[in-house]
Amino acid sequence: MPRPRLKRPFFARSVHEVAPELIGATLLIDGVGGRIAEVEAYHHTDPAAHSFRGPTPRNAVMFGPPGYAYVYRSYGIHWCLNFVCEPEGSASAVLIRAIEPLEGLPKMRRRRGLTDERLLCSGPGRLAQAMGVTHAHNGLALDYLPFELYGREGEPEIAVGMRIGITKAADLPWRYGLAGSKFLSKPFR
DNA sequence: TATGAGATCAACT
DNA sequence: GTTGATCTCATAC
Repeated sequence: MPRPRLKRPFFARSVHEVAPELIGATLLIDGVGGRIAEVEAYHHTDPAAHSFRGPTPRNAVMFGPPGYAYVYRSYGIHWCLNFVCEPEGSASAVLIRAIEPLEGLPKMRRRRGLTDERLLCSGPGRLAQAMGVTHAHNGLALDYLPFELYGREGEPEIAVGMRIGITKAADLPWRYGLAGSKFLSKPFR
């Protein structure tokens, strides 16, 4: 995979710039992962963002510098992986929602207890389970192991839509995906 | 295909 | 005590 590795300055921009550029990029954790197929942007002025109401022990990482992983527990059982960005210095992040599995398939299948490739990483909770993401990854830098992040090649066709699974500000079109990919958590309209 | 419950934790009212 | 950036399994059309 001879592509430029994404460094922390890549994330020192608005989520609205970073999120679409992450589509098609390659994410590996301990050598396991694939191509990012779907993300959502969460802006600190956005009522749906965890950081909207200010810092708490859980979301503290979001208020730190860009280029770090923010991992939180969702609905008590799932882990969700975010990349912290920096619009005006605070508390925005990109939620990684789906990945096209390319590396470490056996490991992902074992962790998920599934063989169907399409169900391995198509959703934030699934992806975290398949890639072994836990609270242990919260606050880790994205340009050091176990993370490996490589920029995309060319300009993939990006689909834009409304975000999923939220009630506040649900109409904002801040969901980005690889157009036509089979690995989306839900198709775009 | 479509809806519904359950799992289970942190933040909020 | 309720809700949520979710997923899976069960039961009902």
